[in-house]
Amino acid sequence: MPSPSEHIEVAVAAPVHKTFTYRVPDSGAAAIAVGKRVLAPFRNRSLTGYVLGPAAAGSGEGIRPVLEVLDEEPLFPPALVPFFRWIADYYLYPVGEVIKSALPGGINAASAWQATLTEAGCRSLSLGFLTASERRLLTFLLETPRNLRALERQSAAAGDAETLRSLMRRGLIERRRQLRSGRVGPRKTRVVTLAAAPPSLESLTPARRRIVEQLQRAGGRLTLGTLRQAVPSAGRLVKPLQAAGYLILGEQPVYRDPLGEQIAPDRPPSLTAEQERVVPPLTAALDGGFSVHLLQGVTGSGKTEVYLRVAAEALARGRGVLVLVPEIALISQMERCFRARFGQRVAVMHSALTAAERHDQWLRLANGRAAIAIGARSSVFAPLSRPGLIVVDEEHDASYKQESGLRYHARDLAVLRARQAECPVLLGSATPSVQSQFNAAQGKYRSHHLKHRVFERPLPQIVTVDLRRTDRRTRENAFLTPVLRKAMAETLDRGEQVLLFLNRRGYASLPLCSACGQALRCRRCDISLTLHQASGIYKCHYCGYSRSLRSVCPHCGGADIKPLGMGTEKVEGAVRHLFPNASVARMDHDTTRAKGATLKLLKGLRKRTIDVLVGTQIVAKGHDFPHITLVGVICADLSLNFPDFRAGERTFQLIAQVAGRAGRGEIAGRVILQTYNPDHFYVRTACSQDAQAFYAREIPLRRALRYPPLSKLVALRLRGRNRSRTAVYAQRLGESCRRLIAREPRFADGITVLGPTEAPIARIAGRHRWQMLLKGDRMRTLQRFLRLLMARHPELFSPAGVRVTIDVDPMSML
DNA sequence: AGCACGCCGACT
DNA sequence: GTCGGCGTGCTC
Repeated sequence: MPSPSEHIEVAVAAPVHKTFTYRVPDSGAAAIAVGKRVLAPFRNRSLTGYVLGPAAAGSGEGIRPVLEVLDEEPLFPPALVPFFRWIADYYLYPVGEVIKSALPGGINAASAWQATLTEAGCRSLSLGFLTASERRLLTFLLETPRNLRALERQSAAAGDAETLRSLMRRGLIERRRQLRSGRVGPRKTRVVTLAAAPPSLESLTPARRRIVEQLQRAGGRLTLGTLRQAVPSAGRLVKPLQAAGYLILGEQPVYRDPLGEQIAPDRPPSLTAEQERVVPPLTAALDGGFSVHLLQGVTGSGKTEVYLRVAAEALARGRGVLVLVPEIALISQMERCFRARFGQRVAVMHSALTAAERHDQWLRLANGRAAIAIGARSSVFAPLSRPGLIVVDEEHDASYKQESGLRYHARDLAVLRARQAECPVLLGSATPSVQSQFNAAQGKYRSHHLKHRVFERPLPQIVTVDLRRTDRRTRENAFLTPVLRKAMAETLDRGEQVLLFLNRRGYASLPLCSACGQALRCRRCDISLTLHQASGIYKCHYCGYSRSLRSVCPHCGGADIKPLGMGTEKVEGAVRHLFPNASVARMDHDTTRAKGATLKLLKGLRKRTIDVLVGTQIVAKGHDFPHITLVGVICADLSLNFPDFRAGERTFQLIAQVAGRAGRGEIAGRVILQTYNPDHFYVRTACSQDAQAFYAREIPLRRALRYPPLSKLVALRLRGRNRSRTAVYAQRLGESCRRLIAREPRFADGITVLGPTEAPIARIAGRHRWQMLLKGDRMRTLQRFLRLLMARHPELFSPAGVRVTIDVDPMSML
């Protein structure tokens, strides 16, 4: 590390595509280290900066010292610095912002302007000559300084921004920098340590003597809390004991355990023949540096046990393990497996933890108290210093793509991280992404297969119901066809569970006025509202706008609004109506939003207090529901017609996954698949869970249209309040791209510009949306081009009133 | 980002 | 005349 007053390279948490050199003040030299945050003076502000390392020699003039070192322990190991730099480079995102997105939320310090009353301001309050609004404002500030931003907003809203401005001009109010520290620090507990050579015990009172004895017995060090359990009066007595030289009081961070629950340790089960074949080469790979392994195992084939076996070997080699799982509910399932096997060495990270808990889990990994990190996509940044294995479960899952801010793909970053850490990465799925299958076909990834379910359980038998030919005479609840109803009745009679899948929530997705035929639309988005009967509102699924169930048609005033289109709520209602004795539950975004709701539903399934579960894609994801023997897919076609080249891939994955929820226990399962496209190959291959057959049909289509994985894409998106302005800037951006390509021959045949066009959903939350695509054979070329464009025309990326974002490897075209 | 500087059009 | 909106450049 840098010696006193040496220079360090710092990435500041601001959208600046550069790092900066700072001087280490003599006072902080000992404390500075890579991975710690510093408070860095930046123009006239102070920003959080992240120490990346010693600065390159000869870095210019005007170097200022950092003001403060903000952490006692580094937040990330030095090994992550190249990882962050690569990400910044690849996603064209400032390094400081990359690190900020990577760290658990709420720990960044920044400074803000405060409005404070000056001396003159105080005097004028008593002397007079003020208007009423001036007096009101000054009195408000007399209590305490206020955040200037908030104050400006308030006065602007009240229509007198002028008062504030005039008071500042006259020097009655002044703005000052106020350091606003991050919200979360590690919780500290008081620790009592026995002094090196305590005076003799003879003269002590019994209580004091017991304290010293307790400490001696504990090896000289206890938290005050523990000590209090043995000696209740310890709280009062430690101070005088410290004064007398017996002990030393200190502080130490404590780690909160987010899991109350005890999990019984398990013993590794014996492996199936297939697992026996798969595990050894993976274990061998642990000693062979970087490699990527695609574990393709049908649903229920025991991929998790493979992860556990290989993870155990990685741990035995003294390395850490990183496990990525698509979402919270699955994290707890994975976590249970890992905790049962590895106990306390597991750290979990996901959004349901409080900021403080997340921070603690982070630090447990950073300082090596935990060696296994399990979490959702952001855990790819977990501060393990030497991962020996990275697992990405359900690697095809769309939720690995972050769709705001730093738009990274956690699976791709996992592969990169493994490359840098020189360890294997294991991608598991029953329905691998086209991208990963392509890489396997190219020989970049090694393939491993699990074609059979554990305990020789058969794959579910699938019956397709052609919705084009269903009997329309039973119009009511027609989406539950007679075949499905019969199967449900049989299943429920046997006391088994049913899962119904429909990829749309709410009651009716198309509320239509029976008088004028217009749909109820959102005021702020170009989308129709969805009726949510349970909550008694029409709701917009994009911006949250809602209106009352009693609304009349805004076009003609008609009061009769027909609830056309279906959703999980409608299905739930129909099931309750048709099977009044069954206990029905619904699992979708609406019912799982509350903290702990998902776990409660899963518990209900496990304990069999739920007979029928109706749900959206959330139920399709990797859950292990042992008592479900019938899966009904209400309409397999909903995701098929999205304006997105991956619509088919998504449909295949959804259907194959949800079908895989059936028959995971001892009784064989079956699936009733209702569809308007029974012959479509996405539907057919999903039925047989045949990822290879799907891939063989899909890849020529991608090749013909030159879509990924046979090309690379970068999306440029624009959002703005003003419709025409957004359109104009989009056009301008498009023209500049084409002009620069024409002018620079090296880009001429490497890049195709598609668009700009208005986005399929042209307006969300009052923002008009445009997008364009850059397509090329090599991502490097696209990135080089964009960097040049940003350098030459920075104004294109920060036009007034319009937000431009760059999405490298976009996953959604909406 | 956030701030200063400089450039225009439109108001007291 | 100057106020405010917008483009431009810079931050160790």
